[in-house]
Amino acid sequence: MISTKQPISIEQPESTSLVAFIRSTIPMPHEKAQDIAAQFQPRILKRHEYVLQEGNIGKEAFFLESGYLRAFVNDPDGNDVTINIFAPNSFVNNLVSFFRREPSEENIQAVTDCVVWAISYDALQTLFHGMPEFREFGRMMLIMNNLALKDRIVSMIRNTAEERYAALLQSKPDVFQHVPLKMIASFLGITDTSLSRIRRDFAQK
Amino acid sequence: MISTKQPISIEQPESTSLVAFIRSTIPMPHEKAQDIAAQFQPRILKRHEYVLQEGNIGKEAFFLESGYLRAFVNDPDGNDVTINIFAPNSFVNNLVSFFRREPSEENIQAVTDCVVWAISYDALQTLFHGMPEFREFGRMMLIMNNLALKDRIVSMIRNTAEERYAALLQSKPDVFQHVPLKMIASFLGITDTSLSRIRRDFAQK
DNA sequence: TAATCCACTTGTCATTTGGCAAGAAACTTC
DNA sequence: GAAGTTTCTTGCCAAATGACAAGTGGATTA
Repeated sequence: MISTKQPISIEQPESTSLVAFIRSTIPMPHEKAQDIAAQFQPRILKRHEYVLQEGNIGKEAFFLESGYLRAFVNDPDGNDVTINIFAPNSFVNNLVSFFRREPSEENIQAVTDCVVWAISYDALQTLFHGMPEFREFGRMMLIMNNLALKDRIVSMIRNTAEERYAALLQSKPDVFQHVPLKMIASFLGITDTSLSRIRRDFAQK
Repeated sequence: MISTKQPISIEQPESTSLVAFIRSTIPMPHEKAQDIAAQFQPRILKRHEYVLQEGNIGKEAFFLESGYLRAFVNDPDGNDVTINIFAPNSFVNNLVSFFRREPSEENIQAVTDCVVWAISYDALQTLFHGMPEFREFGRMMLIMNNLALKDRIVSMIRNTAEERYAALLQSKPDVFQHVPLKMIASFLGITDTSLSRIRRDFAQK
């Protein structure tokens, strides 16, 4: 029997990939992870749609279920610099802007149509205060991000552009099927021209 | 009269620069910051001394009061790659190893004699659990680190070596008086040879 | 279907950077 | 204080990368 005081139970969609992602980040009971995932709302992004524009403060954080996003900044010469490419099963956010509540210097935009799960800043704060596991999850996001950035810096210092290309090709081959090479080149720290030559030479080996 | 049950009150040294650092990171009453700072122990590091060696798990976190440290990794060719240079008034730590309790891939070593304030992992956990302000402080350390790493990546992608040199010279001129150019070159992502030429050309302008 | 736009490639040439080796100067160590 | 080590500089040349311009092909649109 349905209570008249409660809203009618709405079928709440749920992302199994988000639950799996949460549990792989911080081990916790399945139900706990489901409670967390239930705070996320599904959304479809069209290609070229922004989830964050520079100058704004991030209102939501996202889990990317399918599709590709990129983060980029505009440099003084009018070129844009791709600073990150997000593949499915990633947590997408400008953590600095989001947690410090300050205007973002970067943009985050859908490269392809995407399915994401969004959580508002307020809902996230509620989770932070009420659920220690989630606090850990947030901290782990920051730490993993840190690790990834540091690895990238080491790679920029000590590897050639070709080595960085080969590494990306191995770790995320799917990216090359969905993200324009121009953006990948920028992400790797080279021009699209150089990437094109690297690909040619690389294929001959 | 001195109690026989309590340890004799020992004069606890205190770092005013640490207190100032904490309060500039997270605004809080002076006394609160002093309570936090009181958990840190002063230590003198001799040049070349390690505070973290690869393969080990960080046991302590540090606030650097005076002197210079660097973080570096060894690459397969036997060269070392400087991934960070710490100047006075910095928080020094491999956050990833420290918070995840996993072996560090990087080394942290004194470049000059240093005065640091150390806090053990256990003391830090106690602070985390007992003092919400400190939880914020820890999170802010991660966020600021994130920001710095991202800025560096953008700089590696879009600036020339000479521009990166000029930026460092302006933001941290003191580093050039205390840290060997070889390490600075590695930090900037170039060889010491190239840095030497950049400095020569730069001086002529 | 024609026009347009965009992504990608290629050619040419200049610039930047690296690899290697040698030498000067400063610092360590015995 | 002599010998050895490290740091920094410089010369020479090769390799990597960028800037600019042109061209191809595919996708989109009118």
